[in-house]
Amino acid sequence: MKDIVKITFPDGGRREFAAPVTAMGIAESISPRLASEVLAAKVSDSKGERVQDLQTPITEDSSVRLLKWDDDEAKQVFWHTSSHLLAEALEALYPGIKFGIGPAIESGFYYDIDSPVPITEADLPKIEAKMMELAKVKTPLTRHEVTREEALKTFGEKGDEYKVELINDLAEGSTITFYTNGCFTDLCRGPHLPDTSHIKALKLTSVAGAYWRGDENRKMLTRIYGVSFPKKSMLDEHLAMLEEAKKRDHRKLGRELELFAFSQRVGQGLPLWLPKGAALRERLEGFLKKIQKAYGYEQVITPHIGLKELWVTSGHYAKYGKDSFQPIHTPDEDEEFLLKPMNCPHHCEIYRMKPRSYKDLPVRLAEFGNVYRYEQSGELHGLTRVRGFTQDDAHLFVRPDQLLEEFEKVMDIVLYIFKTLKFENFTAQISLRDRENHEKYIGTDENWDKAEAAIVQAVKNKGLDATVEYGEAAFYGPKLDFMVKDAIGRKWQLGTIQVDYNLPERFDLTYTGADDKPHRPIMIHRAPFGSMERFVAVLLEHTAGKFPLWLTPDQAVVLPISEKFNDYAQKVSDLLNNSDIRTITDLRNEKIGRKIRDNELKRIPFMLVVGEKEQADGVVSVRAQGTGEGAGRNADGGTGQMTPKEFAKYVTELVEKEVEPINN
RNA sequence: GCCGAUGUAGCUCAGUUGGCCAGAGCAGCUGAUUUGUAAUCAGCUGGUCGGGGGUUCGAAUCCCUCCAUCGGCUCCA
Repeated sequence: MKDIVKITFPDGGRREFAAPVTAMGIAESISPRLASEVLAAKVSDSKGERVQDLQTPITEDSSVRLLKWDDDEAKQVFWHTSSHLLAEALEALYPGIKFGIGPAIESGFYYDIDSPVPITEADLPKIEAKMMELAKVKTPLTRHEVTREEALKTFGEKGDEYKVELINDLAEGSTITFYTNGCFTDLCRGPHLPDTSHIKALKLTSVAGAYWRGDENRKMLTRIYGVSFPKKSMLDEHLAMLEEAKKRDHRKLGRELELFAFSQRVGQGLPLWLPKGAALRERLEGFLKKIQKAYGYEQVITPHIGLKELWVTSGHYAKYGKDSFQPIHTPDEDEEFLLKPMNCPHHCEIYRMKPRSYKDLPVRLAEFGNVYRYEQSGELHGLTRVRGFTQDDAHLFVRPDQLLEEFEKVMDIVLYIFKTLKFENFTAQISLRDRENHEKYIGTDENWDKAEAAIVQAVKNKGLDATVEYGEAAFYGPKLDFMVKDAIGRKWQLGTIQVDYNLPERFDLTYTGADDKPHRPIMIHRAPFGSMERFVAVLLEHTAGKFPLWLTPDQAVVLPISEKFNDYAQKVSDLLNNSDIRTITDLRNEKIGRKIRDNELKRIPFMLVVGEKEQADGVVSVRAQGTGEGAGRNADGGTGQMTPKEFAKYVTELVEKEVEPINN
């Protein structure tokens, strides 16, 4: 062992310490304040980079980054320790309780437990109090390595079959570590905070059922969710933020703004688009159609149902038939139709309508197709997860030599849409096959390899930052998905691009090559919005509080909130279209039969999109003037912050700008 | 589908351990008011208390069941 270790800091500075030194020791040597704030350390040495405990000795030359609350990795450590604190409290309160797993999550932590007595939300305050009591004691978390036998013995004697199962599943020869805080000892890889006193504020947010190891055939454990902070004020802020986010919930906004509704009588998960919502949707569809036209897509229209035979051919019947909506029978014997869960088979049939030459490809067929999927009742969620929805679907039939280029062009469309709508915080995910188990996928390994390689290459060429997930691919091909978060941080998949070698095979799609021989095209499925429903939902949550998106230039000059104001609205419209009035103040000074009262103005929400005007260069500009409730209700309804000028600019950009491929 | 919670007027909610014909604010309707940005005044309408069944002299309140919604899990073609 060396006597001296050289430590390199993120700023490039270097210092030497007597070995062994701990990260905490390093922090203390810099400043007491730092020592009190540091939560964990990121250490990089000959064994690689890792986040570790502050007390772990550093015995060789290393790069060290001291992690404080602002680092996401420190938050993860903080919340992981909080879950151990939760477990300690539970063990004290509920003797005989058994534990599953208790990790940190993106925003907080949870612990899965199997309790002898049921735990409900009513019990949470009691548990919180116990946790705070234990946290104040400043219990250290101590780490020790144990052998497999010791580990099994410990949890075997305790009767905790879940931990025993976890230990048995650990790879042979791997180091097994325990962490102990107070009377609670857990199988855990760490790292952890030095002690629990850093946890100054916490809230247990909910209890929920969760299957052991995520398997619905196994026992359902109770999951307790919570979140914790190093300062009380941070917890208050966090809770206030959640309250704010609730106001942007698309389900609330959809009702208040009369965009969409659900009816028990129609059925769950079947959205009804109201006039204003339909207007918004049409605007978005028009926007995409225009882009697609520029990219050489052709619109098609296909029916909502198809013969069972169609789905047998596509393979969907074998895969999903029994879990889907039941077939529709006609008076004709043995005739069965299925609601379409996707549009691809219909589009394949369109491709087959005539012989295709290699010169015809790529063929790009687009459709706003209504599809129906029997989602489990508990999974339905507002507009983001429904049973009947509209995909902004298209299928590209391409030659192998065109695959990469076409894939990249589809990426351009998706990125263009996100950019235009100011979706900045999206993430991209490449979904590939499960590395071990290839059985659940249809198609040959060779084709899969080619398709996966093409996606990875396209993402690389576009310089897109994407994560790779194994086992997340669709059963018929790998895909690239784009996810955006909703108001409270739940991730939703929007755009998707999927490569498919399978359907062309099943439908025996061909084109004649330059060699005068038949060849198999490759199919690309893509939906940049994903579905109109989910996209509108996320768009609403993103834009609420900023501007009145649902008001479109050609929809009306004024949208009255009730019939009562139609008359005024019309007069205002006429006046604005035939005069130089540009501002609300101008308007107030005008006579419209009689002077418009403020109360009336206020009741005409988000009014005065003045109309479209075609300029000399052919660009249509939108003149707009915002007022009414939207301007004053940001504290409550969360609508109407953008100034009229900004709004006009926004709408113009959105709907009228020439579509160009973007480069990035 | 599973675990837990919820369901009272268009919306947000109040209804104490079961007890008078079920309440409020906002919205709506009628009338008055003509006023420079969080809400002008008065009056009125509106609910088989999610549906069904049961217990009881009596149920919005207790029990059963179905439906829907919310938070998760699983699933997401």
